[in-house]
Amino acid sequence: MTSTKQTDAGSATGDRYSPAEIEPKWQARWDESGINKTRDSEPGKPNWYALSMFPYPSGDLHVGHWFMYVGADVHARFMRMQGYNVLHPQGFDAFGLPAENAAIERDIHPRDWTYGTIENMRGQFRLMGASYDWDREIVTCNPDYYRWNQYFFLKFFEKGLAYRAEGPVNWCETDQTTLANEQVRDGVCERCGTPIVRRNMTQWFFRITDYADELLDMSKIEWPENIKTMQTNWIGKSTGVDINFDISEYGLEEKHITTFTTRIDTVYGVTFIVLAPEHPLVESLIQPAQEKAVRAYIAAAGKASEIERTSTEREKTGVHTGSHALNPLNGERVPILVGDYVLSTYGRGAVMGVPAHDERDFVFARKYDLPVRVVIAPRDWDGGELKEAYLSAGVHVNSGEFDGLPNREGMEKISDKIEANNWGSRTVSYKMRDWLISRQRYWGTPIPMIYCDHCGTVPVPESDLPVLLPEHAEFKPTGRSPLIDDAEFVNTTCPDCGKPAKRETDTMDTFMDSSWYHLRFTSPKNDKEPFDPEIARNWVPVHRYMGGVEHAVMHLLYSRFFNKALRDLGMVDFDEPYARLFNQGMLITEGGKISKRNRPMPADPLVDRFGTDTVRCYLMFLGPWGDGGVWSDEGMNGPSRWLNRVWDLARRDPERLASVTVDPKAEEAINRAGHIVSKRAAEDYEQFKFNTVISALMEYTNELARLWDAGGISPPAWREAIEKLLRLLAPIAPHITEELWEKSGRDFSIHNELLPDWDDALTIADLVTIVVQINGKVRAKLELPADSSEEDVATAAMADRNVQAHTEGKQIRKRIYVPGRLLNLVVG
RNA sequence: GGGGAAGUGGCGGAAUUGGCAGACGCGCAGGCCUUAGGAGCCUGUGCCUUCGGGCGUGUGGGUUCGAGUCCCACCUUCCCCA
Repeated sequence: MTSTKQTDAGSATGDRYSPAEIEPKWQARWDESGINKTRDSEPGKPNWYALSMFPYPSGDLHVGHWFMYVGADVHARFMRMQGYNVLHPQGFDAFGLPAENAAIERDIHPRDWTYGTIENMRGQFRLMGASYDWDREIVTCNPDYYRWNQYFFLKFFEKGLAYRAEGPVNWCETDQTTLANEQVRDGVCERCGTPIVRRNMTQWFFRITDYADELLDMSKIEWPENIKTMQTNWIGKSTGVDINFDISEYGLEEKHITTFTTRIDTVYGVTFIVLAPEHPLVESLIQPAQEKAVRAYIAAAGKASEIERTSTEREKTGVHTGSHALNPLNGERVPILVGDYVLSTYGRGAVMGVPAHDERDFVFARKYDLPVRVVIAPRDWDGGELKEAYLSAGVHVNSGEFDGLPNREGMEKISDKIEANNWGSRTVSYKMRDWLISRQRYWGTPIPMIYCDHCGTVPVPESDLPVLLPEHAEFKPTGRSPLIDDAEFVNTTCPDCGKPAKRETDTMDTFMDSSWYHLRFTSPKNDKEPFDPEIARNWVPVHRYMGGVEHAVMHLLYSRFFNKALRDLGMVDFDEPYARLFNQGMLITEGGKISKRNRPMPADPLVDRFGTDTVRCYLMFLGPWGDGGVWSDEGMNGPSRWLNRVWDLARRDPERLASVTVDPKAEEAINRAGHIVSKRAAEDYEQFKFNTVISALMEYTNELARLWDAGGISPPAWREAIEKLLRLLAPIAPHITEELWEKSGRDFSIHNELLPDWDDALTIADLVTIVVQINGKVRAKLELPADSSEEDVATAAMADRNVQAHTEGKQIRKRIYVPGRLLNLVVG
């Protein structure tokens, strides 16, 4: 028997694995051949839309991007090799703030900056070897894309889904502008450091709240439970009662304050009312003696963020207005306070204070010495003072005619009484607010609206779209949108009456762009409509959407809303945009996140040193894709060595085996190994466990190397084994497998092949190791046929010296047998 | 504050879902080879040990013949929030 060492094979063919040569070669070849082009349909192949969230063109693709996009590409390639017609597009989410900041800092036009970074990133994407169909690329800042944002906006406006209203914004006094939330760091403007204040401005909104209940229904999507829970919590539906407290004694236009509560059963326990500082009635209810204190309080409250204000750790503060309101149930006159733990944006911006039965109200009442009245008696209550708010169920006390009722029943009876007397009504409240679309920024889609002194707010006619961003804008560090000062842009004529009018200068939130880009990818060059509905229905709902968990409640909720709005406009006939969602984890370094600002680690140098396939393997080997990974510089050696070994094995000349006598046992072993690895790899690919796909393939290569050295294998069996290895590895390492596929004399391309099939019967070993335990401790391991009976195993076990030693003179009280696995003897 | 995820060797992680803990890889140690390399090959590597074995999956309890896996309480870390 000859033992053929790998060095022999290497010198025989004289080649080495050289990623720097083969990777650019195949990337060019794939481009030329159009292998990544996706047709709208292919006979005999079901469509599969594998979409990854497109990137913001921030300048460089860092390894964090690679981690995400390689995983998505592996999935797309896997599905192709499972026989699907796969759509795997890529584009750029190209509008947004960083371009504008770059314009201010470096005196470069946002457009030039953006197209520059896109050009750079296209090259880096190419380096990644991803199987994108670049003919379908989308760049959202192109007028041929954003014109459709405007088109949708007009449709939403017609349908009453877009409206203009006052809403709170972050305002920087120094820069005289609103700031996006991401521009506010620790309560100050990130550019000039001025503390930001909240103020109300007239802005455009989409009525996402109209769809709140439908958005809560997630029966038509297969998404991770945590994401669904996050959306549910975000929407924050609560059912309760709006109840009016009378303030007619002040002779105002408003005769009452409406509060929303989910605990109307506690209404007899109301001892005060708290208004949010922004509540419209605050101004008229301030009594002269309190004026100074209240105004100071409101000014201070404007500086706190909502997260701070609703924190349970923060001290609850408030101030008396000096006014009072009447509780309609018991006619009691209770004081009205202003407190910033009440938000204007939730419920009615006013709450009834029930210290006995609400934690926050309890703390608040203690601090301001307001009475605490128990109206739901705790079990075994002695009538004394409460040490903390009592939140559980109980029986009504101090509640007039409802005394003695269980509070659950009281809740309904009291609600009935309130409705019967017109004091209020049962209602549903949501935490989610309407989607604020307006941004006071240049680098975004202009909102296609015109303000005319005669005709009011007039939509730009569809035939006039797109409303183009002006070419020459001035970018100065004033913070004001350059559009406001662009007379040529702002001044226009009214489409209705033809008189001079002014354009809206707000641009759209960039979540608008990402709400429908998946539709655009299905017919990206359509210049008649945003997408072809007939083609779109063959791809959407997206079969598998992949991206980060950070979009759980923003992008993913907006897209769902958008889809439902389009459905109601008759533009699509399905209810959801993304059927299945998978969240890849985050790649971190020991220092923290790789993406974002702190540590962008470019992939290019790694590719230079190790090659794309090695970087791809390394990233996918770090751990389960869904869990993210921790980057370390040293781990790259593993996959690098492994791919070299793969190269070596695949380059061995099988004819060298021909002189060896074929051993049926060896043939069976190599065949079995092929079936086992095919099963393991396919199952793990399916579940995005790319790390264990790789470890299975590593074990397989180790096994092949052993089998080669042991000899007894026929050349055809070896060829088949290598072919399986290449096909199974192709989704992760597309270049090396393509090269080796060609070198072994097969037709272009391995990426048009299917993954190897397997026979379950051949994945089960016929000899198994059975563990023998005595009282749960391992005392022997037996090699026995897989189909051994319990008696066979017990007999074999008792023949073992160590087992005898541990059972000697003891009685076997119990015997547990797990077929093919374990025998546990309980002795005593 | 609210919501979510997770704790296994020096490190990343694996474990057929209640059945041999540590697969695979990194790192480290020893050896081999020589085109002296960031290359390749072989061997070893959880901890303790009187070499019989004992102990080990964040901590403390519990269920079970048997727990990384299930139950209860606690501790810690990470991620997200118009």
